[in-house]
Amino acid sequence: MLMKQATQRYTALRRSIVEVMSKSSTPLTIGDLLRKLPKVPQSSLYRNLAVLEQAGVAVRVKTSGDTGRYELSERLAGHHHHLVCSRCGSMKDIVVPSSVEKRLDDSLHALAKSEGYVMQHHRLDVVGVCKKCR
Amino acid sequence: MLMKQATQRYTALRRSIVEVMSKSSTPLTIGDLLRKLPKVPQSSLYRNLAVLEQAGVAVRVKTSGDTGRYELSERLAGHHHHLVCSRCGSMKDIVVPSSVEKRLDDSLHALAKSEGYVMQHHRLDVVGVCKKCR
DNA sequence: TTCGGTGCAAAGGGTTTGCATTCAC
DNA sequence: GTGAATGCAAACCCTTTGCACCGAA
Repeated sequence: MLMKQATQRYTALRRSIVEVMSKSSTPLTIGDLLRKLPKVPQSSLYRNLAVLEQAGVAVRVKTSGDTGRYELSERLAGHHHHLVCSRCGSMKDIVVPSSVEKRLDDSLHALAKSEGYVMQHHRLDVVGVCKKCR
Repeated sequence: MLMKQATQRYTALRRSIVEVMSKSSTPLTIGDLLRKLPKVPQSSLYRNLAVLEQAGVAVRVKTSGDTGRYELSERLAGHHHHLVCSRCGSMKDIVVPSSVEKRLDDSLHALAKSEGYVMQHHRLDVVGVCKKCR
């Protein structure tokens, strides 16, 4: 599968990282991952996340300024976006109606082309205030 | 104006930071800013960017993992999004047709509400490959 | 005179790396 | 057996902070 073609090994640790991510409905911070994977040294976590990212298995989510967040790539988790609380920084996956997605995507493709870019994909974050923070 | 109501001074340095940002059609990295503002110590730049951000004048853009990027807030620069090159990381401002924006925004408002969030705004990045990187 | 702003240098904190050891193929 | 993976600790790098001095109201 994905790991094979990247000439990397799918070790027990990598397997467990993927498993933890697949059970979460939100991108996880390094802290979250360390908490859910006791006894894993930070360096191993970072290194393996980098490997998983290169292999196209995981993605680093850029929305939170402070610490890194990771989730499974869309190839594995499906296309989705994030709802982000501007107060506490918590995130939640959301799926936008495909009709809206399509129209947006068409529009963005054209825009990118007119600027001399070849579009690959889009990222969308919805920023708001969650229930707890109100 | 914005600085006044934040009980902060609109000093020469702050003025020049804002001026540099207003002349750019892309968010600027700390490095960019230091280059365009010679002799300004990093610490002063960082401190002033923080002040400008608090005052609602500038915004820290989250898309690049490595170093911070800043641009004028939408209140000053207008609503727009970013075209990002996945190879070199360069960014460019883009404006999406308002009809598409509206439909998207309506849809996102509803989605956020159904998840228990009060939506504030959305962020959208178009990721692709720029002319130079192809 | 007072309080914010500035500069320099040092401290912080998340992330990365060097190196010797262990493990998977 | 060989090259990748792992752990620990040290190094990195961007960013923040302490502190003394300067400047505007």
